[in-house]
Amino acid sequence: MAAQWERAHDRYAEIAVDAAVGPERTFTYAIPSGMLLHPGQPVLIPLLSRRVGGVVFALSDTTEIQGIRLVAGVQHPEPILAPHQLNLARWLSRETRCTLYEAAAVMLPPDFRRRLVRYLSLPDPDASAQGDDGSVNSPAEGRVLELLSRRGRVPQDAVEGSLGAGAARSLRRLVRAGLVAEQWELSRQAARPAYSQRLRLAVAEDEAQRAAGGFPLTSRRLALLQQVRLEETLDAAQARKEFGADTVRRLVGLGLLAIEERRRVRDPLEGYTPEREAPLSLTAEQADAVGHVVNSVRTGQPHTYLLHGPTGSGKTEVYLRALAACIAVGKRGMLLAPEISLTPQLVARLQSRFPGRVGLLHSGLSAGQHYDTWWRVREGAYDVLLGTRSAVFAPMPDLGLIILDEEHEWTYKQSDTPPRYHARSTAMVLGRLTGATVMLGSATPDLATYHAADRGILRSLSLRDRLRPGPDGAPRPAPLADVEVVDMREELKAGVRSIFSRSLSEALSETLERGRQAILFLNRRGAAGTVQCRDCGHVLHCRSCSSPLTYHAEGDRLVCHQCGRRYRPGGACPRCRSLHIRYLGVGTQRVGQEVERTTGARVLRWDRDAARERDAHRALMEGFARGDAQVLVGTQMVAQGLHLPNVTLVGVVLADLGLYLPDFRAGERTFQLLCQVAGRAGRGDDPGRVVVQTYTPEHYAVQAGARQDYHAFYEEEIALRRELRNPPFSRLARFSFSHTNREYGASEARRFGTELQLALAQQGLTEVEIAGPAPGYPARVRGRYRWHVVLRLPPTPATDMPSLLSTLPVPPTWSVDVDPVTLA
DNA sequence: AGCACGCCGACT
DNA sequence: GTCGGCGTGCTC
Repeated sequence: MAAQWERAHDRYAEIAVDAAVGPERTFTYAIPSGMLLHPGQPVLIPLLSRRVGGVVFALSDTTEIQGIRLVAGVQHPEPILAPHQLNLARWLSRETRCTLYEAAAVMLPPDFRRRLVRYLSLPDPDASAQGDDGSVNSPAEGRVLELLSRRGRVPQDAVEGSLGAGAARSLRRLVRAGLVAEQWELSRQAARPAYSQRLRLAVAEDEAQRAAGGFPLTSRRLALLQQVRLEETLDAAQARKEFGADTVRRLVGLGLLAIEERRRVRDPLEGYTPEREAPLSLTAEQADAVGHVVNSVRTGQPHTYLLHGPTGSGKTEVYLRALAACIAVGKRGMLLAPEISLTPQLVARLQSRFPGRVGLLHSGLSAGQHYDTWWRVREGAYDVLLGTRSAVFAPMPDLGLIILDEEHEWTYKQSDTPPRYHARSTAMVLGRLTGATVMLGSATPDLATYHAADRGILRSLSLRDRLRPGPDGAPRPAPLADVEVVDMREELKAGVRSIFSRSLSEALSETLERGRQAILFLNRRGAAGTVQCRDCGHVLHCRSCSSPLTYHAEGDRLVCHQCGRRYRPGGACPRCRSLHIRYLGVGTQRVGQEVERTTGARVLRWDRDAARERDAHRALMEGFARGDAQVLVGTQMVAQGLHLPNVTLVGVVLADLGLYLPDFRAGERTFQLLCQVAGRAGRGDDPGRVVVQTYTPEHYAVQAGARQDYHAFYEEEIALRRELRNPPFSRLARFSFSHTNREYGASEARRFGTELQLALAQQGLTEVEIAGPAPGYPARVRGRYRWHVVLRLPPTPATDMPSLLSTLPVPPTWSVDVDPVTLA
């Protein structure tokens, strides 16, 4: 470090700027004399007329750039991004086609990205220094002035909100003419450090009476002094509650007590002490898996492993052992999971094995908890970080091991906002950059992951047996649940009109009679719960999306699942004015009501509507585990993370939903869901029973899913993928565009499609296929018409997108998703 | 995210 | 003609 201080300061900085520029692009700024910058440091820089955030990526002594500008200031006194994170950001930017700043921003502290907000007001009358043209010259400008005189100081977007986006132009002229004053303010940071006040004695005990200077020390005051003396320091808020705010104020005023501010750490796991769990004894195959991974961690050879084992085969124990070994050699570990709020058992087991050494990062945390945890991670306060996908960017020092549990889950892919990254490939690159070992775990690996392991690109570790604790505590093989596939076409032929087949009804009542619990699973994707006119067949759609509406009994509303817009039911059919509207299909609500009606059981519903609030997942789960209800009805969510011994029946109400979506991964999804669901039953001593209802029992995904036979599914599916040249035999990149104007959207989509074709032809890239332009599904969301163009490229490793993408003429109005997880 | 510029249709 | 709405390109 010393050498760096002695050498002549670098004069220029390569900075990733918070602006819509191409991938990997930096701008060069001059460093003002006296300012010391380091790579990885966040700064503020001027850009045109604005000031924006940036991150220093490199320093240099020379530049060719004309008209260079000075860095405006630092946003933090030290570098935030470590050198390997700068490289990770470069990779992310290149790979996911986002700006370098967007890539770097995900590695900055939470809530760090600042923007400047413009406030407008009428100028002081006495300071009316007018510009070149002090008169109003359009009605629009008049309206702006009227608004400002009525409302006083107004942020720019509020002006545009009331007067339309066109007001910006009027504003600009009015500001130049001196008729409107503007102020720029940095948007406020929501999360900041928290402090607590502690009381301590300010004078020696025996001096208290003298220091009080004759002031009466009542029993209350003495009691407080006594308490502080006993505990050395006392939380001020608690003392105020207990002894009265006045007592505290008086004693502080007299100089008997002092208040000191202390940094308070908001840790979601604080005070959480699950029962201490001894490491379980390992089976031979578990021990073998641990051995390989631990050896890799010790030698610092950045291997990637795939741990493949069915539900209940003890993958978590392998993770825990590997993490313990990683910590034992002085390194730290990261465990990524699809959704922390759904896996309280995983949190409990980690905290139990590594008490006080577990950091938790996920979207359910409060802003303050997130903020504190992030900084504590950076300080090295945790040996293990448990987090959802974005935790892969947390500043964990001395990383030795990165584990992705349930690696096939698509929540690992960020699809909505850039960077559109996958936590799996990101973890693999992070492993390469830091020398950390990567372990992917799943009962139903992503087809591409398994294919890579099959070809030796990943190292394969497998657990074959499904385990449960034996009488001596040692694990022993458990039988698979008994799975019955029911052909619903046959039920219909036999005159069964219910949503439950005879098998499921009978199994349900038998389970309830025995005092056991059941889970009913319904994949609601598809046309469940649509609302249709009996007379003309018209299906009700959202007015701003082309998405069909779903009836919700709670609040008696029709809800658009795309934009959340709610409608009052009971109107006439918009097409034929008929009043005969009926509710079709099945949602979780309908299933729940049906169970209550036919069995009288208490039902708990678990889906996105029922579990919106923070911590609602855990509350629902614990309630069900306690036996608050006998039947749990839910969507995908119930298929994850449940380990409930009293659940002996799992019913899949309709396995086909989602099977015939226009997506080549529909079969894989159905298989994964069925496997997970089937693995839920029979985890206690009672062999479980699973009933799968379907209209297509012969489908290979349904068949293999019911048997939990990964290899059968894999062979079938991989052949299909090869034949159709779908991933992993190609890589996809999806370009999307949306517009409020139907015609413009369509013509822009056509134009872009043609331009892509031309560019590919010019580069002689005949092996690249273009699909589309095609309308999105649904074709219209929030009033915007959506279009897609999909490129099918030759296969490359998951961490290495062909450079071809950087040569294509993609306008900033089109967004890019490399390796999209859905094609809709 | 702004800001300038250019295109296009409407309106006086 | 010119105004207003909208899309695009540029920013060290």
